[in-house]
Amino acid sequence: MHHDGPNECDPTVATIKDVARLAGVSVSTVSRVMNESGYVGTDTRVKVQQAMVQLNFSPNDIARGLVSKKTASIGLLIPDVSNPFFADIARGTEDAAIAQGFSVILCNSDWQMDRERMYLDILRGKWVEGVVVAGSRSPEQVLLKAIGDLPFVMVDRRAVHQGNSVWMDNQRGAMVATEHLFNLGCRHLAHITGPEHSPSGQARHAGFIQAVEASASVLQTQVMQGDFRVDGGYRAGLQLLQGQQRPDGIFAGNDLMAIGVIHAAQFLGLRVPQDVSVIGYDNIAMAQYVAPKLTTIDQPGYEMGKAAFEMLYRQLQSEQELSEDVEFEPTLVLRESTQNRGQKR
Amino acid sequence: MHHDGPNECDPTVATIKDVARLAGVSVSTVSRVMNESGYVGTDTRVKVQQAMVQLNFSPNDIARGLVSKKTASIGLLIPDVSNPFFADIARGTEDAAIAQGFSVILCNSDWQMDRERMYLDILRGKWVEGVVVAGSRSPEQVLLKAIGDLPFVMVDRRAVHQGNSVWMDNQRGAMVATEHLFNLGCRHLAHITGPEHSPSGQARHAGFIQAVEASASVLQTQVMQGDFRVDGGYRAGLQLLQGQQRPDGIFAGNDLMAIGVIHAAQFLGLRVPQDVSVIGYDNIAMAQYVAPKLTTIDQPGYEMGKAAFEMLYRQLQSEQELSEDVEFEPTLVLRESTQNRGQKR
DNA sequence: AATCCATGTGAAAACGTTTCCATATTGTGC
DNA sequence: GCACAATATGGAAACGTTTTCACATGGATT
Repeated sequence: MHHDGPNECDPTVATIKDVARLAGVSVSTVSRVMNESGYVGTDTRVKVQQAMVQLNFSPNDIARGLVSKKTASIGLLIPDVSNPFFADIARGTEDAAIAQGFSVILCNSDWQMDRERMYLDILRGKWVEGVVVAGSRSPEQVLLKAIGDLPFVMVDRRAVHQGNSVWMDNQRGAMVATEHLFNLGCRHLAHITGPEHSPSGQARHAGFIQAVEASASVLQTQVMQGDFRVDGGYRAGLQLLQGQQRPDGIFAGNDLMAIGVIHAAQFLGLRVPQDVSVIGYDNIAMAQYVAPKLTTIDQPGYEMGKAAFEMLYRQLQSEQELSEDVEFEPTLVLRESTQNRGQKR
Repeated sequence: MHHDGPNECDPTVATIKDVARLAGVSVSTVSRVMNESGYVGTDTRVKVQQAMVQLNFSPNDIARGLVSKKTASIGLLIPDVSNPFFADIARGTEDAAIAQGFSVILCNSDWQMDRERMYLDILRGKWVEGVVVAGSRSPEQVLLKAIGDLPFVMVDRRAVHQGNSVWMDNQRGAMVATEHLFNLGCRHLAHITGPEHSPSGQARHAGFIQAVEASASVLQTQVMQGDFRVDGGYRAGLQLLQGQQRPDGIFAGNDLMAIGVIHAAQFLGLRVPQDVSVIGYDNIAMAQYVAPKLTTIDQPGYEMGKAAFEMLYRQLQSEQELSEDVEFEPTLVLRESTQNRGQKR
């Protein structure tokens, strides 16, 4: 039933040894042909290549990885792919990775430190060559400790530790958003923050404060805690818009919350942007399809993910931590949810 | 400078040999205490465990995989993570996978057969234990050939090949959608299809036809080609709503196109749902935040991804292809974009 | 007292590659 | 004709595990 060596009908996969046997050469030679390294005679090369085709041989990356210590794979540690922003990052990272022959292992931490740690341990065990970590809210020291000696790049997070990060200046973006509201003539400004411990949320909050303090005219401001989700925005919006000091401009910490605010306004019979201007942050795809279309600050997730891998890759090549940062510019995306104060139609 | 064996300050990772040396036992023994297999004396076990802790040892999964041929990882082959439906599938798959200690390698094919093939080859090289393939539009034979002997589960696709698939009856779902429109009193029905070669798109189209033919009263129907994206829905909607036979009920092949249709209607000054009812398919998160909120057919991406991994896992355990299918029920989600014909407010 | 089984341990072979080293076989310049 | 490089090939060690086998030791069963 069974022949001696593997043949076309053999269910087990062909190894380099099988190829060597069939071609009548040594494994070293086959290896050389595969990797185009060292000297190989033309006729031998042909023989080997034929044997490889005939056996439908493809090298075992596991065995390769064992000796070379290179696995051509990285880990991608994000809070949640079903969040569109992180999905974009994932897509950008994966596209850049595959362009260099790297695979990416997807890890969803749900913002939990212990899950981050668990994933990092698993990734280390799998000998990924590096990790890109996005959107973590863990204390920096703890996170760095969990990362250990793995080469890494951080996305959307950086304050203390310089280098190895792809980010945008959330504080400046928040200032742009706030100034936009101000320039529109809004004088009662409100901000809805992200969840506690969110670095980007904190930076946006700080930007709001800074912009407000820099403005010449005296403004009335309110700040409410949100959670980066539609619901939190809705609840905060309800409170804000029902208070005695109804704001005429609301800067929501992200688009999801801005959408929540708009719903709250509509629920209360208020018109956006005529009665309140609302601006978000992130520019998720949904932003252009809600009514009114959302004015927001663009955060290019895809590009950030792409840049992150490319930076990690450079780091792997140069065999050293390159204290390098890639920064993206926050840009205002003007749509329908904000409008000049005077202007009533 | 360097000591003989690795110690706390050694940058290289500790191997099982180092542990063995430190504990004064053989590697076999260390392996046994790690895997809790075979006999190990109590005192030896303690010694070894201490050594492991001291060296901060963690086993090399690559080496393990080489001998065991188990890598505890699977491939996830989807068209595009930035599509919310596939992001949900990804999340469901990953959650189920990590629950069993499996990692998932993310692959975005953009619906291109050659990319699918490339990824499949890479995954095979990495010795993933199986793949879950979602949303492929490739011809079945070609796809199965590319998958080869990898254990697999298909999501959202199944017609010919029975078994190994997680899906929902798109045809039935489409019938539910169409009948909903009919029951609302719509008599001029239109359908916007997905792109060519999309199995789910074709099934939905078939369901529309079937529902229409089953209905007693004579209906006027139109079908337009779409692309599953907002833009395609917008363009198709524009044509439909400007034609001399303006439909009073439109079933868009998915939610994104339904949103496009609504925009087209609004652009033309038509009211949804008063002038046209619009129903989508998928129930993406965005559906509840657009205005009017979208009536649609729910397709539980997260659960489908979860079911897919669980099925794959069962298959891996039983070491055989289990001709088993998991089917999800399409359910109507009633919101604001459809309304009874007579009813004008 | 001999046998057997349960327990504990180590040596060594595998797993499928890469890579270093050794050995041929050429060709080239003197 | 000889030294020496360039070319071509094979043998074997290494990578870090698991697993099989062999060998002890000790107590319990005949």
